[in-house]
Amino acid sequence: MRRMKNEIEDEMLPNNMTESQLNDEGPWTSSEDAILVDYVQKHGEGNWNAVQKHTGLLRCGKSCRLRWANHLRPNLKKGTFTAQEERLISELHLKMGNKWARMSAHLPGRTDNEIKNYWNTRIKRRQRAGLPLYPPEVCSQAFQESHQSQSTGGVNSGNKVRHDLLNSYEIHDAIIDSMKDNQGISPYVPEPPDISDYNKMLKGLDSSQYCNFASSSSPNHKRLRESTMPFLGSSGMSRNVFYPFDHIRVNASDKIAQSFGMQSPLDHGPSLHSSMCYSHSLSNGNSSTSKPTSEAVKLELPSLQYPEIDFGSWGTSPPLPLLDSVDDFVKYPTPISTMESDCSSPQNSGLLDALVYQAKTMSSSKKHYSDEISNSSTAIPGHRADSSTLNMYETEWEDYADPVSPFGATSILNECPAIANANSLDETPLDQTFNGNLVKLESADQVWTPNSEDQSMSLLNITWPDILLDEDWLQQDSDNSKNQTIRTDAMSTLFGDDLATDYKHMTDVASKSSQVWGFSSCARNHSAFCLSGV
DNA sequence: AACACTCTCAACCGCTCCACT
DNA sequence: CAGTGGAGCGGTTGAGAGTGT
Repeated sequence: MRRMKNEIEDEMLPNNMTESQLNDEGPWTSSEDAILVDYVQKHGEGNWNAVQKHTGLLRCGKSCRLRWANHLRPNLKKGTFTAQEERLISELHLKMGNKWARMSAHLPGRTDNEIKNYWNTRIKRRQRAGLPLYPPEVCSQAFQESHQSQSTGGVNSGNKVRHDLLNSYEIHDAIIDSMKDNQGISPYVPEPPDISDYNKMLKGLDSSQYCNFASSSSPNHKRLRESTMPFLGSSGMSRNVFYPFDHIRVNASDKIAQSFGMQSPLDHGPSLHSSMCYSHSLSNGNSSTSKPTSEAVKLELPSLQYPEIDFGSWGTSPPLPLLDSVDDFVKYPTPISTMESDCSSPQNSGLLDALVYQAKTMSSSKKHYSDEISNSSTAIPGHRADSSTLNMYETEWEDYADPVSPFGATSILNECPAIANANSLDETPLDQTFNGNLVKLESADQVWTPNSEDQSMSLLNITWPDILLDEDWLQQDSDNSKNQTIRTDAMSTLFGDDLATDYKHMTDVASKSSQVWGFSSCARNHSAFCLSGV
């Protein structure tokens, strides 16, 4: 279309003027194209800033490079993407995230811009349709590849834990990229508090205020670039640095959200539910939240959002009643407008909103599904035999899950049995060492795997120094300073002093709160969820 | 036919990385 | 080692086309 317009413009040009004199920006004319092509044929690609000097084109080097790369270079493939290409893009996006240039290297003749545009429009389409992004076969393949890379390393030692994680860096990198990317994916980019606020919040957890912090408001509403975020940003950390820190920085910043698990032990249902929602939301990177203002929202989905994949509903899952669409959701007039400022990470922020929203949903629908449960005395099809409270909530979750909802998607229990299993009160003992400290490792065979689908998920339930999260440990005498020191040292070794300190504080709080179960389960679930790459 | 809305995509913008000095 | 400029990348924008009412 633009080309047609350009051609018309060419014809209308005054005879004594060249297009290059008329256009210093905007659409390229065919004459400009010809000049550029001629230049490249003579001088080759590169040195784009010299184009203007040599040809008189009033285009900057950037513009020339872009024009050449996207439209003029030979062997460019135009037209709609083939099914093969679409699948490849899905696979690549699953692995790489929004690395369009890298993806284009795998698609001869396709430009990064083209792929990007395609993906973005596809996202919007699928979001509107309430469908998952990735075909199940693509996801399964990713799972298998991830598992293979993990299984080659072994899980028998702490060092190997690191080694495994590094081995599977590629795919985990995609997760991180996605999580980073998804800071822009969430309906808005949450505002992380500064560290002092964050510490205040942590301290606040020491008291009963923990349940109120969500409504407190931080005066520092700063929108920071990721690189400036103390927990999400680089913090001097390269992406290529020890990978788990990327998760930990999420975990650490999610301590607030963990407080959602620190509710009354008598209220396990919502706790479970919250923690699941929490983990899911985070791992999606699809931090869900409702922006209180009417600002335009930006929606995007991450790569590797395994939990969002509804294996049985690719292309078929209809929009669900509560969250008909993301658009609807983000317009949801949440009353928790100040929460975002208190969250320590974008992911976290989205999580909190999501949890509160979920709580509201749960509250409002409690009667509904309790009626449902009481009415359905028979087992729910497709649910596990030992249908428990957990399953009750699972059912509820499924009822309200939307594959593309900011909360996440279809039942997290269906999609991630590792998480479901992690909710089990059957805890594994401390049995491994990690950097000289006790480490409790979750092995894949401890994961509930009722069917093949779930097996593929459970395989990803890789190791993690659960000593950092283990409730047994937390439940130990909080006065046992030696144990705490070891723990903090382990944290410090792994993640740095700041996080270790935060961790210690949280464990102190947890110990004092007598609500350890919810906390540690939540934390455990999240860590397992994140580290398993699901 | 007119209008509103959505979709597509080319182009731009801001940023980071890297090589060079 | 710091500064600088070029190249490349990812996100965003805006115009035109398409579609629905």
